[in-house]
Amino acid sequence: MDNENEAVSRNFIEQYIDEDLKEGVYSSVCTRFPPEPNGYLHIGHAKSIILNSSLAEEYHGQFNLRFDDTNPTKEKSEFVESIKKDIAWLGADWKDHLYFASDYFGTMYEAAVGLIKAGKAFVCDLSADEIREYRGTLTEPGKESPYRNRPIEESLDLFERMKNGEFEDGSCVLRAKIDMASPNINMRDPVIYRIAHMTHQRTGDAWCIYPMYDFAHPIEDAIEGVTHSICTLEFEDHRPLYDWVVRETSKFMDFKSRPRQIEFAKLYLTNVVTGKRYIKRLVEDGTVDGWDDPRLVTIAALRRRGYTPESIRKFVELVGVSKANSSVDYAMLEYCIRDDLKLKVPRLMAVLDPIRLVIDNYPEDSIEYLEVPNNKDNPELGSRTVPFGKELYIEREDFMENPPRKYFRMFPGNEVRLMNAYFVKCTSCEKDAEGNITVVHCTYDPASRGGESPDGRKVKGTIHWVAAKTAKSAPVRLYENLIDEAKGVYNEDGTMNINPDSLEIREHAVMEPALSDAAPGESFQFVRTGFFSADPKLSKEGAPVFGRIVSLKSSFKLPGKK
RNA sequence: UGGGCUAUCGCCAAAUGGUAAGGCAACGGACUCUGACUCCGUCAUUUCAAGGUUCGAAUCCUUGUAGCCCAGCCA
Repeated sequence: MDNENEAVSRNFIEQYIDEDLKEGVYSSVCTRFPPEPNGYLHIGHAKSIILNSSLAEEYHGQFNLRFDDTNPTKEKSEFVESIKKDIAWLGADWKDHLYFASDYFGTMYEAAVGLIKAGKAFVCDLSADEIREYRGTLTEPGKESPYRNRPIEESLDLFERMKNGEFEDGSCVLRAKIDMASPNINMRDPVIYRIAHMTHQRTGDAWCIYPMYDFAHPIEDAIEGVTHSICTLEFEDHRPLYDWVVRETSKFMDFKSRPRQIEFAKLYLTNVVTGKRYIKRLVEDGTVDGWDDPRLVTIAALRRRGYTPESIRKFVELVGVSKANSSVDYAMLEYCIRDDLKLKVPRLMAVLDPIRLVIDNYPEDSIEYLEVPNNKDNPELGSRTVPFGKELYIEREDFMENPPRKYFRMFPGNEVRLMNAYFVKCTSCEKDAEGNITVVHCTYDPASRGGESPDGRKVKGTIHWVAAKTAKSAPVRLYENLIDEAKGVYNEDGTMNINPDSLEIREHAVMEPALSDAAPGESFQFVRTGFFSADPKLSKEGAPVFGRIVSLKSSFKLPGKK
């Protein structure tokens, strides 16, 4: 059953876990994904979610979803729902292990008191500026706070009064007593509790002091019995502090586990804005329509655009896990969705940039119906009926009056196949005053119905088409990467370096009737133009609007086309 | 310039002292009722650099170089 996996090497995190299990450090595995509810999840989070949840699955362990809501000034409950939705959509199952850091405020307070009693923490009256000065610099050690050695009883009293709301924001903090001379700045008596008179979205006004990440996180993990706390590289320097908090508080607290932190490299995509901060800015300044603007790489955007959870899981799997900072080529993501959809969805005909094709020898007014397979590589998808007539639309780029070498679509004198229909021979074209092609003329071979000629003659090209009389018209949106990062995300004047072609709308696209009852979110392959899905947000009224998920690869580039 | 981390093909990424996997991209070719898909083939005598140890080094040692992270009462 696991034959396939036998050849696959284990990533470094799995190796750590294997060792821990072997050495009996832990008897089972528990991982967690701990988002702060301050925005939408993006593709980078997907890596962490899938990594954590699949590790739990692999080791028959537990996967927790925990909202790290320890800073009420930045968080909103509206993000909680979107985050849950996105994680569930990705297929990560937290079962009944949904937690909130804010539920542990009592325990954290207790742990803080314990630390003070143990002489490992103290209330500091220095201002934020003073604390910064006392902290020293990267190259110089810091100096100790004058409050560092105040009596334990005094700190205990002060801390309780902090909790009781007797002090204003910023007037004092609780600090861990570690080492002001440590070369690791995180160990220089870090602040572990601050005062914030602010209504918390879950605990209301019950608290006016809130724990800092470095103190809260290890305790949250320990309370839940997390064994492997997997986070990103920037927390590497925090690990000694994480370990310190676990060690010191475990002396008097009864935690489920002594968790360990393991760091891995974040996912970056080439030419794309990842990073909540940047995405947030694009949303807030109106550059995009919202968190789910399909040009973004938020989970919501990818879903709306038609990416499947399977494709994203596949992507994360292909990308791998390591500690090297890297930027994955966007082509890898595109490959994953193409690969996932190609056998899953019907292949239908739509013409994005139509011109008329008239079959001069085809009977006037007659419409015939052709039975065609939905996906010839996957018969399970069945077949459908497509109307055909004298007047059709074909893609503007499928006709050239003066074709370059190796062009084997339509040009005067050439015979091609109308997909699933007939062989047609191009005879002439009409142009308007400016010389633009308006109509292409051809004749058909009635014997080639269905797309094969009885005399066995071959054609080099097959083009897609839509019968004009029954054609449905629906706008089509072509999305591209939002940012051209060739010059960096920001220009010198601080504006975003947006790709001007990131959204192109083809208002006059026409398609076969089958597409008119596309359900929102339903995906299709449009022959030769790519994978599209009916945009759930724009399809509600009347005709659906299709957005391109990803284009197909094309090895013939028209000369002069960008 | 203090500390931490990283460096293997254009892009990800294996290899755990035994003679450089795999995927994406690219490029050939075959096939084709989508110039797609599929299939076949090509793509690192060399692992940031220079020395050293060893029968043998991407892996160990030395010295460099480059990149990322850290001086929030953010996470």
